[in-house]
Amino acid sequence: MAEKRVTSADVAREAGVSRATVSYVLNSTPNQKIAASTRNRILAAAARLGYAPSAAARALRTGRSDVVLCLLPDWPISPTIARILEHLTTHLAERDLTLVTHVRAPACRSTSEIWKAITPAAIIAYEQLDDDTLAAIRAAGITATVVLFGRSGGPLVTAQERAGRLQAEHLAAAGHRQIGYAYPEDPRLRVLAEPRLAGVRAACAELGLPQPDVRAVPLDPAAAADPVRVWHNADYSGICAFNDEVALAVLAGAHTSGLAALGDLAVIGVGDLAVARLTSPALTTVALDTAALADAMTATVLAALAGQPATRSPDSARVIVRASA
Amino acid sequence: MAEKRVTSADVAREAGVSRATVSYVLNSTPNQKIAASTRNRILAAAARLGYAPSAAARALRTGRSDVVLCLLPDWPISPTIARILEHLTTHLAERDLTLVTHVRAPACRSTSEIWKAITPAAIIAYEQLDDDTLAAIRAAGITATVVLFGRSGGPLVTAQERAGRLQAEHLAAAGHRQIGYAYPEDPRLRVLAEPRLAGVRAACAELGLPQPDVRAVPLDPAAAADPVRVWHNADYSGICAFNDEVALAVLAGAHTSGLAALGDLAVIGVGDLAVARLTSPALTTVALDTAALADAMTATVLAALAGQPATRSPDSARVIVRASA
DNA sequence: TCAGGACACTGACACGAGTAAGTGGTACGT
DNA sequence: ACGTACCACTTACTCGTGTCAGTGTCCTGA
Repeated sequence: MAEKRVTSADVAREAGVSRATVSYVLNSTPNQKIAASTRNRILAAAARLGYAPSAAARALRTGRSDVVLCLLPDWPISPTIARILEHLTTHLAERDLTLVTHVRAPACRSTSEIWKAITPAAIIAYEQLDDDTLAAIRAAGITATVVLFGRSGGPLVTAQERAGRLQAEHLAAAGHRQIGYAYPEDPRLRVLAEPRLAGVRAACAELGLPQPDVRAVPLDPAAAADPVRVWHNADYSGICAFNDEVALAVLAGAHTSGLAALGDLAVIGVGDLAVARLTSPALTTVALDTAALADAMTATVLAALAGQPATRSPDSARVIVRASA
Repeated sequence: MAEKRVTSADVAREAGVSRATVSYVLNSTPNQKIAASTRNRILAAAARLGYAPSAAARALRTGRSDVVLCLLPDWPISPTIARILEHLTTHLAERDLTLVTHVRAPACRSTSEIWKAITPAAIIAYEQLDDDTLAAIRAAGITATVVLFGRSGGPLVTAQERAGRLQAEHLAAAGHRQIGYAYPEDPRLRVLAEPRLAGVRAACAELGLPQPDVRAVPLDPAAAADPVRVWHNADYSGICAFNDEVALAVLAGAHTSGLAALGDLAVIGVGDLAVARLTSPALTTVALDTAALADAMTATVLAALAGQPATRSPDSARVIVRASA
């Protein structure tokens, strides 16, 4: 009653040829001459039967699957990252690669070695991997490993730096000379926060401004008031926030402290959440071009799969000016 | 130079037994008696060699992989959904199942039949599938298919209804008798919006209130002003919003219209975004217990894998009272 | 007329694991 | 002493695919 899966043998029987010929036609193997008539016969038979090759058998035979494994840390996943992953999935799907995202469980050994079971074509890791695991991965025959935020940079790092630069440049152009940096409290966001802060630092240095005053800002109106008061008392009038949420925390802290006047504090975020245009004051922010970033990641992964040179990341970020700065 | 993958044959050679014995031990096959000494010898050898079974070979042999395929629509993925997927991934990983999320490309036939290639153990679909594809899936031997928002309900539907009920009940308890519903503009969110609205409707009926006035509210301060004015003029004082973003749009529209006084309009959202406590006024909202929902989804998937009965969803939602309502 | 290719295709093996069926040895009951 | 039963394992086949090494046929050139 349960009909069996359609295999290439079924297609071969239907078309009256051998299984090998079917394989050659469907994979368009180079250096194999197949008559146009039989080719069409095979393609027609495959279509009629609704044949789809078994990923498992193919992976077993070739030793490499068409899966790209993306190892995510246990961050809170921002909408920006979610959208990047979405784009990445479709871009890779166009190349017949399927993206598998897997959040690293805190201390689970079995899932941390999931790549052993999947044998993916490539691995995308957010954070730097230990040298041991890197060696083990290479030994398993997986040549393509892309680290997004590693020691030697990565395809997303320069975009983060660029975002930080744009924040500082925008505040400087508005006349602010003492700039504060609102750092996230969650320690897991460090890998993302550091390159953004580095961008702010670089811009300050180039513009002849003093280095930014860095303070952690909790996502709580009352607790956020403390760092805001310190900034206000020391005449820091422009605040670059790690992201839009932290930026809104700064505004909330200012509100709690009673310094609601806009002239008192200019705040600029990163990410352009849907919510950013809806708050009062509406949030000035730096929008990252998620499509372009996903493109860059796709290119890097494909490059890693083919040769070795990593294409450089696009500086695709722009300031969206609203009321808060 | 590239060391080969460690296979069960290597483990067998190392332990001085046959490959079958290794398989029996590592899978702890029932009705197979293996001496404790050889069992330990095999386990030790496997650990020493760092053996991990090949998912591809296992999938090929058993005809079913340990992958659970989650077909997402091309929605904007909310943080709530992202967190649910995160939990789901770890929960399934504890059962040695790996979750693969795949966003459905708009009109790409090849990726829409991705399940043919993956041969997953189970499929989680957000929206209802056509009968044809459902039949094809069943014919391919995939018995477990869970539809989250389908005709016959699903493990997440009652939680959405519950959220809507809580919204309406909270507003009613605060004395509002004419309730408006702020519907999302994005048509793709319908599947989510309908059950929430149904909950609001049910609560209104039970409380003896008139049915809610439903209006789409765009995520733009200026455009959102129109529906808000209509509500205000018709004495609708309490607004249930589809989610926190729409709720903030309502507040922004009110702000644009000049009716900023809190007594004029009570708004309650769904989702408890991190941002909800940071806005002014802080947003009253219904928080969904993502962990419990993920638990319910896991239970449903495991039930579908084993027998057929679907466990009912927990009504895990609660109102978080802040300033906006 | 026949060697020698090019052409178009086929046969057979391997990938790594699960598992039904079989095998040799020991213990036990009568 | 012999059949039976059980234990602890092994042998051998299978899943569906890619691909190397052939194999038969027709065409061409000398």
